[in-house]
Amino acid sequence: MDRLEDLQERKRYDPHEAEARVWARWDEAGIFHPKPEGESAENFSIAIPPPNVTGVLHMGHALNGSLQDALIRLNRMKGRRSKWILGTDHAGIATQVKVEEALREEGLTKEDLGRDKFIERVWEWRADYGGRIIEQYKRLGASCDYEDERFTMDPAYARAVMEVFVRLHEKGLIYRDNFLVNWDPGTRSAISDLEVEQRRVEDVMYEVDYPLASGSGSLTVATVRPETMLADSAIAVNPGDERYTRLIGEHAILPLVGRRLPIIADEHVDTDFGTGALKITPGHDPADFEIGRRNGLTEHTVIGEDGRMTEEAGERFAGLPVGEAREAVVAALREEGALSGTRPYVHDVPHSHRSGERIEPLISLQWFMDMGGLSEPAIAAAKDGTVRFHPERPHKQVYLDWLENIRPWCVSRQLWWGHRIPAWYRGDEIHVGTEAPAGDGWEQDPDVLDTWFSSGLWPFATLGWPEQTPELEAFYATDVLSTARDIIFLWVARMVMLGIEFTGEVPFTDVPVHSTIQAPDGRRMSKSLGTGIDPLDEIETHGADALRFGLLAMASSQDVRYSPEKVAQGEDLANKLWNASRLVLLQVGDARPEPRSAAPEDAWIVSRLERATREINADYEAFRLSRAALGMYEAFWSEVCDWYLEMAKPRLYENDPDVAATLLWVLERCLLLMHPVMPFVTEEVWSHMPGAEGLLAAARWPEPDDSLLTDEQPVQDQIDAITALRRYRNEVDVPPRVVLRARSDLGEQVARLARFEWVGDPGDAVAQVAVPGGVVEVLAADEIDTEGVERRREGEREKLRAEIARAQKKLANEGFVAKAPAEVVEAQREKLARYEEELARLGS
RNA sequence: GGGCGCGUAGCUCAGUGGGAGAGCGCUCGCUUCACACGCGAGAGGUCGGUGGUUCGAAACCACCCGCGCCCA
Repeated sequence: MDRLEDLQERKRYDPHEAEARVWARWDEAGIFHPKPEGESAENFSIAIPPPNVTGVLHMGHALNGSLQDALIRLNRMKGRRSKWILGTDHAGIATQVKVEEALREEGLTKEDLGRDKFIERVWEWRADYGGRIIEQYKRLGASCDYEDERFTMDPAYARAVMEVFVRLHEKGLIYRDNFLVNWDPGTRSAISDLEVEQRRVEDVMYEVDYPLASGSGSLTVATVRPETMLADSAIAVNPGDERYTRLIGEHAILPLVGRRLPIIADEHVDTDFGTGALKITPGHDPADFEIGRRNGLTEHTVIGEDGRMTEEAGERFAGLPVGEAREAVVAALREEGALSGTRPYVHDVPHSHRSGERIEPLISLQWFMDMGGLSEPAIAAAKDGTVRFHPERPHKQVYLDWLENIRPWCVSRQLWWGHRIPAWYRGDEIHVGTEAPAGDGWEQDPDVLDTWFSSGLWPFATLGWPEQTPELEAFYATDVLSTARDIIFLWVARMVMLGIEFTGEVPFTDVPVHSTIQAPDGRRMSKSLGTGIDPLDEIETHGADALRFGLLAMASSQDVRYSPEKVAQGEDLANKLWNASRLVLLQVGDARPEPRSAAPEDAWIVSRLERATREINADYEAFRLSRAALGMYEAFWSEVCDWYLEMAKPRLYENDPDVAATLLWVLERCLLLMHPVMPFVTEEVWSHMPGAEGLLAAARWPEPDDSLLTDEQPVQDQIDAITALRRYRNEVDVPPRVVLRARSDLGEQVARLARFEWVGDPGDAVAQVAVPGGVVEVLAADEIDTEGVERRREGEREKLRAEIARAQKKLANEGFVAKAPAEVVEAQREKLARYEEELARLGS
């Protein structure tokens, strides 16, 4: 038979060969594309956090993909219509930068092409390269709905984005304003707070004397940005700072410029910072901007969007890049004798996450989204458990803290690639709407929306919203959003806010937050550091199942270092499963799986696997996927392979029908349990089962069945006896080929696996080996190293005495006997009795 | 400055109140008819430190030391 010959030949599992074939079968079956059939608890959906269309699969994707796929496959096997919503986001800045780079090689700029032609080029680029990451998810085995792929720039998706913008504008939650933004000189665009990262920088703190207008002395201020003093509007001191109270209401003269600056009082001034007198530059510093708006100060702007000094900086400095302007200002201050001191100063400075350049805070006319009103339902949803984080601590609190201190979101970007803001201007008129206004002379806003604005709609815009599509009815709200910690604000919080606002429902109920995988040396995994490990390389060399198992096994809740050993463990597991399956399938003929109890070990393994199934269920329900993966490993390797297969072999080779049926049931149960984590090898084995039909991916996950549970102790005692006897053999240096003789009533199973032979009369017992419920008396044999015997005997006694002493001490403690639960005390008593008996039998 | 997390075997990590665990590595023995990506046995840990709560603490509390992250 083909099926069996194939098994016979393949002594090692080759993932590379099998995975392509298995994928093709899944693809052909179309089981990853569920038809929407109305709203029902039988629907299960996950929206993938959309990868960046320019991206390639990295370890974070691979881990999150493995997690989501395990959940999707589990639920699909539980019979639910399971949809994993797939797609990419348009990654405004990243994509635009890539295409601009390509243009530069042709000696062109985007301005040379013009906006429309440039956008065409971006779409072409996307057609050529945008599908890469999707193909990579397939290599991982991710069972996404590939027939229904979404892109945030799809026309339908874009309509949803416009709709949201317009509705929020109508509610007054989106508005246009002059406001201090994070200006990224690298990309020449405003960016949001969340795209800014703090970096430690060694700077210089300058102390500058500002003469008082009254002529009676001067005030010294400290600053790391002397070039911004040209835009100073005031000097602020803390109202409680006695050094300066008499000066409040006076004026100082701005050096180099000569402007009169009011000396004002503001609670936010830190009396310990610098000299306690703070120069206030509302146009170029976020804290100063706040103080300026509170006190009605003038907002001067001396730095432009090009990163150079403006006309307002004065002709001496205008046109200089900021860095040079700083040196020029310091030189000028020195000439004037206004510089009273400098010292090194290390501090955190905002940088663009996009370009890496230092953020230039600038006042700019931008579109903002007021998040305050939207945040309240999102806060309530987490507080009342409508949205649950796993693990809850600390992520729930991080989410709440951010939402409770939320600030307006700058949503406009000075880019060409993205959703163009649906606002039109004609003179002083502004029109916001999904369509251009009628009439001539209207110009659409040139800016586009932050990419995250559109990804915030992902869980419902992918399903067709605002249309009431069958997909939306069936699969929204989604069930799970799986993500890394650093994306809680960018995605989770915004999706919850926008989901509630536009659908009246939270977009998902469970948010598993997974580890960040670091490089094996503990550094960040990053391409630029050279610390990245490419998941595709790992799949190529070890197999997708191995990588999936490894990632799930290593990823508990905290951040972890990438562990190649865990991937190797997964690879070994796949091979072990393949070979255990060969042993069973080559021997059982056309038997059908059925859990029988013809022998004690049959009932034992059935019960063990039933218990393992329950534990794995509980782990999945609590989103402890690491434990689920390791639990399945343990059940299969340490119980099925190490014990049951060995116990079952004699009957298997005798073609015993009971053991054949039970073995098939055991194998089937293992395949089911392992499939969500290791889909390829399990599917491959499944296809070799006798009478195999259909796909394992579409098979049913086992329901709990109490009738399978039995008392496991008798077989556990056998196992403990075998282990004790093997230990004895090793300690007295008896090689495996020698069968030792001994007197015992432990039965043939124990004798065979421990390589002993039971005889009636002990004759000259050379040793006693303590086993559960008795002692095995071993006969003398030439191979027994007598020195080892004595060493072993004494070691054994030593251990027993220690355990006895320990139990006696506990039981002698009145507090323990009086206060500990009765069963705990009883267990101690039993333990003491057992060990005392064993010690007695060994002869003290 | 505020907040959070981590410190358990040589390495990477599980273990949320009752006899210290896994994988890898190491030692010894096995080509035993599924698998040497294997089988059997073993060595290895003052559970960061100090104090407290408790009959009982790796686990709970306080403080300290060390490492890391987030927010301002």
